[in-house]
Amino acid sequence: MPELPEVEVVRRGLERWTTDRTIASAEVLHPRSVRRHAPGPADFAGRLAGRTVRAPQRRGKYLWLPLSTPDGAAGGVDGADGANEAVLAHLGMSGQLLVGEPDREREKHLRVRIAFADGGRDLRFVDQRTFGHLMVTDLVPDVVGGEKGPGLVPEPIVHIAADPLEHAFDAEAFFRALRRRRTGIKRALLDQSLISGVGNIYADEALWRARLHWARPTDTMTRAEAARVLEGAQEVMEAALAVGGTSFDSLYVDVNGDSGYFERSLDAYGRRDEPCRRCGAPIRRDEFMNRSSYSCPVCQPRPRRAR
DNA sequence: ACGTCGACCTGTGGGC
DNA sequence: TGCCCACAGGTCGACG
Repeated sequence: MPELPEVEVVRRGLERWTTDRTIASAEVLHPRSVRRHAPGPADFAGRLAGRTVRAPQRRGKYLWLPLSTPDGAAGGVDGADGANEAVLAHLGMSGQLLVGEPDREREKHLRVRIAFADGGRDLRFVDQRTFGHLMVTDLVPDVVGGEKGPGLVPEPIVHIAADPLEHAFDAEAFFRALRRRRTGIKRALLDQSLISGVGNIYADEALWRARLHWARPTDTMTRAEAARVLEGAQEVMEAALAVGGTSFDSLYVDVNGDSGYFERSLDAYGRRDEPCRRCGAPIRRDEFMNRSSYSCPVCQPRPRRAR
């Protein structure tokens, strides 16, 4: 499941169910799901066996499980238990990480299964469209978050910006980056190297809250406008998180397979022709970046100069 | 440094 | 019932 709140719901579930458990074996049922693990599926499975999973971390839409140092290996960069490798996961459009009794039926789109040495609940990566992926990768010092960041991040995501719910997020740096870009605000919000975790739903929701049109050029935005967008994003994602995220169908679920119910609280996304909750005007739908954008034609007037 | 487009996949729902 | 189309929460690389 896609955006930050849904991924954080999954992270919390993993924190409860897999932390400090030792992997017995991993089984890759579809090679495409580990396509970004360059050494291949056998190497992926081989690296997991015998490793202990530490507390899951997240940045934007990525989450990762740090791994204990393999038996017989030298300690990692931060000492005794290493944690210099991790399983990195991105759920893509339809990925799920599910925890449950090992003898339950296999899901139709089960791609990777991880069994634990204690014989308890297993961890399954289920992904209908296979846009998501898992890989084992090195952890490297975080250049984005600095002192306030998570310390170590998976190497493949060093280019991913901090997300607006982490302490390391620098609002002033975000504002300066916006002013340097010659693009529209929604494009900027969806650019994970500028701000991470925001996808199509929460971009529309943040802009509705900020009363800004998606094509508003960023190079003339004021500090106050940027702050409104940022606060909009933070507030809407916190609110979604509090009720388990947004799910339109059973594709977006937590590790136990339960859906969140933020859908009913959406103000813009998916509300074409329904009345704006602020002014009553019918919400419009535009095509933008080969996808849909929803906004209020009155509260969010199109700028004269649009991007 | 930008934007656009297609590719990567499977499934659902609507119109005919 | 089938068939075809539009659409779906994301990211990446090629090409201007």
